[in-house]
Amino acid sequence: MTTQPAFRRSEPDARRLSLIEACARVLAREGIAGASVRTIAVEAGVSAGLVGHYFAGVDALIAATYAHTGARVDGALEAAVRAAGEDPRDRLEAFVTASFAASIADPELLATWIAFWSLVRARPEIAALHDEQYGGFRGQLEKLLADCGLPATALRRTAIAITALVDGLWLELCLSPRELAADEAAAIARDALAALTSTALTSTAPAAG
Amino acid sequence: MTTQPAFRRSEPDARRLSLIEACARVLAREGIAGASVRTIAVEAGVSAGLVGHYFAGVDALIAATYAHTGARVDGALEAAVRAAGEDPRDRLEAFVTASFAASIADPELLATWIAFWSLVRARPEIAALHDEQYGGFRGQLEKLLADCGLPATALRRTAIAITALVDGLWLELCLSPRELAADEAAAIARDALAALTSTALTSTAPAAG
DNA sequence: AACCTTGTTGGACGCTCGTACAACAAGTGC
DNA sequence: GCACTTGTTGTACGAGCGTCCAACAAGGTT
Repeated sequence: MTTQPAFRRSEPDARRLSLIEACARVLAREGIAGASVRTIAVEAGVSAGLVGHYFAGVDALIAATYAHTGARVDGALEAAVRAAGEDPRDRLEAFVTASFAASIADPELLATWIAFWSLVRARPEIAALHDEQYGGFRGQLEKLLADCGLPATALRRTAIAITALVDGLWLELCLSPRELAADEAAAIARDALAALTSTALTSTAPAAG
Repeated sequence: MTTQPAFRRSEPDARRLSLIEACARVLAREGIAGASVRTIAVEAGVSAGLVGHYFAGVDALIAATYAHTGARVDGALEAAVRAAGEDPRDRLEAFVTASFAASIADPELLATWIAFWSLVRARPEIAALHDEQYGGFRGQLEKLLADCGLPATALRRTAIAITALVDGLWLELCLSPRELAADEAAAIARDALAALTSTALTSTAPAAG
């Protein structure tokens, strides 16, 4: 009888990825409170010590998970815009609508997102990642809005409003999935996008005035 | 030499409140991760054991803090609406604008809010509080929108959109206070409110269609 | 002044946490 | 089939966690 191996070696990158994905699942299921080295290791089916072998600490693993999740969302949104064709209006709508596609508006993914948010204030390195992620999102949105012919003075505020709308819908989608479904959220976002872009958000004088 | 008292007794309600406020400060400063019985007790200037004397456990204290914070926000918004007078439009705008008054748009208060959000998925009792809080907010908003003459079919979606907008702006206000200031957020919310209520959010067929 | 109620303390309990590290073994090159 | 590299395990450690509870003392009552 051949004894079967006690464990299997993995390509470093593959193991890293499996740890990141396990971390995301734990964050989604139990929130920050449950995201301990041991819990994540069990979720990934490895020993606790291995986490320390791949990441400097729990914080580094969580940061890597944040970066990975952000990149995944970015990729999906970019692909949606690319697939939308040439019309600026279509591209903008595709960007916003794709935010509620099944792969992104998944409560599990959104739960990891909320977990990250809850870390921003306490962990400067997570805060830096957030600024980068949010800035990229808003930047892309501003570009799409500019292509639609919005005046430059309205770009920043409109982009902030739309981003806030998407974030808020994500939040509710994740916290009360029974009250709000992804397809309804997408419909709301589409209508609100139309309303927000038909009237430039500069009617009221800036705060400085 | 008279030895000064080792501690001072407090009215039960006052002590409860001081623990709740200490809990809110800790949540704001360190997030969920730092919200331990001992940390909160130190913040309140009492011994760790006293927390167990007033609350069944940490979860109960956090839930009480959530309820207290929510009531505080509700009270401020209601007062703002009352002070706005009779005109439905003014009342609606007051409701939304007050969400960004200094006492509410305080990053510390918003940080406790985010901490609560991060608990909703894992703790059913927090989830129940959230549903109650969010439902109340949206219900009040729907009433104000109805008074402004919005068609009944648009009430739900418009209220959801505005709530999402406010939540999203709160989020960004808290996570990146340097990028977005409270007064600019208020201006954005005011403009977006005008845009969202001038075009009824029913142009697109409901998701069911 | 003696007494009672109860808010409050401080320490003990068993547990889980993050981290470090020596020992082990899977896969590879020779 | 041997040696070597290194991914992986298991354990040990100190610190911090939530909870419990006997003892203490502050403040009001008699």
